[in-house]
Amino acid sequence: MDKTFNPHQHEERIYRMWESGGYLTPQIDISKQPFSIILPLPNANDPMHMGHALFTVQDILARWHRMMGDPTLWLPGGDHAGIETQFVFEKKLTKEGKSRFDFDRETLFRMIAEFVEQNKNVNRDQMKRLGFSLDWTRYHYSLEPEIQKMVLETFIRLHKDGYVYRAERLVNFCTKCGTAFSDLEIKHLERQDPLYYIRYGPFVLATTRPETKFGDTGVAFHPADKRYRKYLGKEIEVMGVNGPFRVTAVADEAIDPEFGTGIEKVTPAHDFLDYEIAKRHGLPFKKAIDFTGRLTSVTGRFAGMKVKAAREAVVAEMQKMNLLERIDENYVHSVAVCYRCGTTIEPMLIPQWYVKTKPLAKAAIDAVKRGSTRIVPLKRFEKMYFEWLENIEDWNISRQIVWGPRIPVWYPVDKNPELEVTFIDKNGAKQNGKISALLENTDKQAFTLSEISQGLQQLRAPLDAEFIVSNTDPGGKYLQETDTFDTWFLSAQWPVNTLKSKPGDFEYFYPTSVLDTLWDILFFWVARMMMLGIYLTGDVPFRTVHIHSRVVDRQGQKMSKSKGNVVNPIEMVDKYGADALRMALIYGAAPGSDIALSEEKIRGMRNFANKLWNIGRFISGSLDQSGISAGDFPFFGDDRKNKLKNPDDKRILSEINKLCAVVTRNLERYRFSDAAQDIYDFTWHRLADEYLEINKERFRDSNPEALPVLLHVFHRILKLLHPFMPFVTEVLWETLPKKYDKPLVLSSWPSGSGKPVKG
RNA sequence: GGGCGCAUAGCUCAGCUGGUAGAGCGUUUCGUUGACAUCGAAAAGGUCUCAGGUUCAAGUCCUGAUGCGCCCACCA
Repeated sequence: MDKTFNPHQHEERIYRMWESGGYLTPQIDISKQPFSIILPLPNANDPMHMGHALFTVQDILARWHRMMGDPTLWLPGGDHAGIETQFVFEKKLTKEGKSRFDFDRETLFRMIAEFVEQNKNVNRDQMKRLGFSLDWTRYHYSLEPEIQKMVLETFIRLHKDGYVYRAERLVNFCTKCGTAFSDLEIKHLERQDPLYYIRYGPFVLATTRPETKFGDTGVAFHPADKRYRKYLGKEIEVMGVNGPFRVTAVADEAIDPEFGTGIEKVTPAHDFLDYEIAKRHGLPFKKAIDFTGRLTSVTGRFAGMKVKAAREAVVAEMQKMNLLERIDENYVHSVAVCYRCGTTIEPMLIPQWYVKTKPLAKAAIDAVKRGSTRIVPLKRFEKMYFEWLENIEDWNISRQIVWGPRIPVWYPVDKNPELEVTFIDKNGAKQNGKISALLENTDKQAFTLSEISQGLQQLRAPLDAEFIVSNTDPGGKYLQETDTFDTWFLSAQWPVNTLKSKPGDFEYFYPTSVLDTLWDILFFWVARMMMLGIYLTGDVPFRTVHIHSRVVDRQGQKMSKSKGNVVNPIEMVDKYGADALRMALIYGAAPGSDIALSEEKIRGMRNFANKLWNIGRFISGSLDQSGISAGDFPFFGDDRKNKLKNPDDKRILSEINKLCAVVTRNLERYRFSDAAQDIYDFTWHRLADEYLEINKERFRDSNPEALPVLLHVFHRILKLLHPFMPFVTEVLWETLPKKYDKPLVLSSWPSGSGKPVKG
């Protein structure tokens, strides 16, 4: 044996041994209770970060249950990560001087698919390097045909059951990404912007967005505000930069009389509050901004200008016309921005597909209340969960991107003359217009439906458009919806769909045992998996949700590229080995609080792996000196069970038994850190520093009594430690003599209950 | 605006159902050619944020204050 443990000499070979031996693939056995975990599917193209390294928690659970004899499935997957991936791809296009608008959607999809193919296995290979005992024979990619088919079927079923509907509402729209987002996908930023006090008919009112004035259809004040009460219900004439226009005065509780002058201009098509007010008072909607973030034709000479430029132009014009009273330059407010690219969100009125969530949310709440699913370790996450689901709004599942499963809705062109399409014709020129006009055989130019369909970029159907829902091309004169599903709509069904893709799996492994994740996707993913899981199967997708902590640097700062404090897990594995990194992540991580990770800590755990290695080396050396051949090693427990004379031997045996029980108990309670610390302390300070030092000479005896005890204790430590540090323990296990010739990964768990331990 | 969490040794944190403070790293001193310097032995270092309260007894329970962090909602 080498003087130190060198991870790189062993890791790859050991992992291959586990994988090719089929040890990571469970044998379905109806007489046994299975244990199953679905891996939170990482972006298949993203290199691993520390968050992924924390999948160690799941590996500990999986390895522990496997050793306890439970048929154990840990199912891996990779996510196409719709918006993320398309965003990255578009950045690449930009560098090449192109944009998504240069391609029809099918071509664009194909290009992204090829792009993704190049590093599709990045994440997969890295997870193997960390030793994760995933069953790769059951790997699924979120865009594989089988999964996609099931996602479409879910949509069709939801539609049939009346859970899916189309509505034209104000949505969060990113004009750069060209897509709508759910509320969860936007960020709020504090920003200082000018607050303009403008003369507005008989009023002066404060606004940050004078350029939306063209979309105004009302003014609103608080019902109790005496200053404005006399105007209630009246039509007010307002002088604008394009001449006078009329708005209706309404009273609404939502108006804060303290803000500005206590009166607000109502722009229903471009502001969330105004949208609500307009709905309550029946004010009309008038669109002044289009999907590209430019002003529409209703703005006259400002049409085509981008929002920011338009604001400056409008303000300048207002100044000229003496419509601007003053500007408050110190106004600070929070602005919604795209979580992806940081562009200011433009509230936009578009028809979108929605899922009715109230009834689904109720079932998801009830399931946790009645204990069908348990959220550990902390009650506060349960509270967060309830609160979010209780206040949930209907879920907008349409995204205007191409990288994702396309919504299986088809619009008959004959019955929907108002369908607006953007497409690239056979000569490569971009065309846009109403379908009826484009298909018409006029003198100018006519297009065939198949040409439009092939070159299609985007289709916009009016809210009242006729459509059919079908997972196959209905044939004939139809155009398919160009919106794709929100990525989370797909991942919300992940446990069901992945298990259903192999016969027998769903019946055996569903509901899964544990879902382990970070709290930041509790709403995005966990709550939605609960909703769709229960809807699709009638049972919850997992029995326990375990929330693990976030990895931060040693100053407690969140790791981020901009701060430059990111620790790359693979670099650490290269440097110190997978075991060291894994142990460093688990050791000292209290449930629910952040995990402070530093290179020193990882180094410390590398030292521990080495300590362990050297205990093994000592045993091996003692064995040589004792002159016993490995073949007839007198294992403890074979015939000398109650014959021990030495009090040290007796004591260490009773202590290791106790340790087994304590570790098992801590694993049962998801107290991984405690379990790890107990093993660490015992191994280093009790076994090595005391027992082994004091009895050093006794292990070299040719008629040994102590050596079998030592080996027995060490075997147990290897087992207890294997879920945490799988590589070094497996190598030591294969190096030392043992009773049964089975790899450690399949050996039996020492529960410490006094039951006989085999293997 | 609503809600939540944290505050213990220089640093990162344990301390679960209340019984006179613990670990790792760091620091200091000493030791060690046969398991391991990726080591061993020892030492220094804490009015457990503050103020009240409950209790025979409080880092541990309760109330309040201060500081730091987070989540949700929202800002015309």
